Amino acid sequence: MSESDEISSTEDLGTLLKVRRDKLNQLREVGVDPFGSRFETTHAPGALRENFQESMTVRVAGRITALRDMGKSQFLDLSDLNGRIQVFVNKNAIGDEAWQIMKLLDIGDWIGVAGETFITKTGEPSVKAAEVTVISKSLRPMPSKWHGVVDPQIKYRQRYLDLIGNERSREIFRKRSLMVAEIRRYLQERGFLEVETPMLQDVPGGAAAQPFQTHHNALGMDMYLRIAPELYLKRLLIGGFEKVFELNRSFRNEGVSRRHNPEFTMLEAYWAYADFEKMADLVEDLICHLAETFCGGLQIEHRNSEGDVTKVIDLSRPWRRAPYRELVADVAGNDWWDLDTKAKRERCNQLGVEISPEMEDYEISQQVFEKLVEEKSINPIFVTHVSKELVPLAKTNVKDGSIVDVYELIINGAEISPGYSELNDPDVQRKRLEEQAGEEIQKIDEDFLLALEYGMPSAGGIGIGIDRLAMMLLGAESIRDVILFPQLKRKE
RNA sequence: GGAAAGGUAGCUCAGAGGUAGAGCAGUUGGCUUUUAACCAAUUGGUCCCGGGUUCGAGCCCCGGCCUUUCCA
Repeated sequence: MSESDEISSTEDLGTLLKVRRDKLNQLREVGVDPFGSRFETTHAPGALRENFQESMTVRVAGRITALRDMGKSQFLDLSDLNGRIQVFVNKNAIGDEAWQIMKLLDIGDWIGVAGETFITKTGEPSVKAAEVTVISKSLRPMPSKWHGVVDPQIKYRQRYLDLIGNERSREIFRKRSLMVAEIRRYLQERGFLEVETPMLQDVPGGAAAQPFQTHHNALGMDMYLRIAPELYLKRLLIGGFEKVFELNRSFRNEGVSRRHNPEFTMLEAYWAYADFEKMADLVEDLICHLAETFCGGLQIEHRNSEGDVTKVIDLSRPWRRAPYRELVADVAGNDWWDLDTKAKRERCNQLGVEISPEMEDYEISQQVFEKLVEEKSINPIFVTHVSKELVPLAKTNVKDGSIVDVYELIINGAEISPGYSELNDPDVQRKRLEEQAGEEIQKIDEDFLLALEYGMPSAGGIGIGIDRLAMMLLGAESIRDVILFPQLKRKE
């Protein structure tokens, strides 16, 4: 492979890039491949420091994240995702040729080190290098060594720099990954099968949201990215998959905010013969299990950038369960549900809840709920039995036909998880979807309604917003801090 | 879509109409147990972009781009 020495993007950074390019060329001149390949390791930097023993012969690889040059010896920090190990390099020990190579290394370069472990006189676990292998030369300067990257644009557009520079970000994404793995394990252990259903859908269903539209050329048809996997997972219930789940990416073509990314990760699970209350038990147990495993307990502390605790979420069980109407009445007056639409509007003015003129009666109540209940609920609460209009895919309550057998789990002022007793009557389902479709101009998924006519077992279903769950458990204030590559506007 | 705040060296940030600044990073020299290494010297700028006001604009005005927060 031949490589060009002329890289146009080196012009703008001037000297800093030129210096590193010069070192790159010097490495080649002394016969060192600046972009090496395989390097066998015996230990990883973080793990080695964690389980340190003296006088071991080790081979470690990692990125140089600090370099303290003492003249005829150097200390450098070799880092991986989980931590760092100090490497001590002595001119006499490695010889003149290798020492010359050491002088061509920078913070940011990847190297492999073979040597023996020892503890310095200041007590730092270290590796005394006998041999150093260049694994990859870094041609651009690293972020500030103790501020890391602060600029949100760089943080999100060049996440790798954020990960290199910010311990906190590494921690969030490492834990998020482990949490998702644990969710899988938890469900599989309880007999749930993980499945994959279409992201490209003919009729986007399972939620009320604007879809992204696309087009299939060969089939000559417009298609949509899914807004939820729900209707396909229910088809699997019909097919006899009694416990299923999908950890899915879904897409909603709506606003972008602190709590919304156009693509987001969701868990959906369905459990035949269960109902929404059994699903609430499951979700409560799962989230507490995650908190105990990854957050050291059920008291979740959120901290600001100075490290002061700004919020404590108490996940102690049992979590409160209360009907929607009771919660709204608590904040809007015991007579709320007896008021007509006009009186509700006046009450909203008194309460300082902004509503728009075109809102229907149930939407006004929903607005009160969102502003005065949801946003103010930090500790978990299962809000049960919401108005029928809000949830067209759940069973109507037997005693009160205006509400449905569902919960909405609120934690940290945001909806984390909905759970339903799933509607399995095909005729009622058709009617409810038609009522909703009338308002939102949505297509009815006829294929789903056909499937329902073959018989869907009674079932409980849940969704869990994984991004919001991660925010809550890991103390992130923005969804962008728990999504590796959040959506941003194109630059220029 | 609307409102507010922000965009200055590679990074983090000062700069309140009068010569463009600091710390870190980089470079050079010194130093063989340092860890935000230290000591000395030093390089580095399209002040987001485009107009305007002014003798003079990083700063004031107008328009645009991007980011953040709040609202819809």
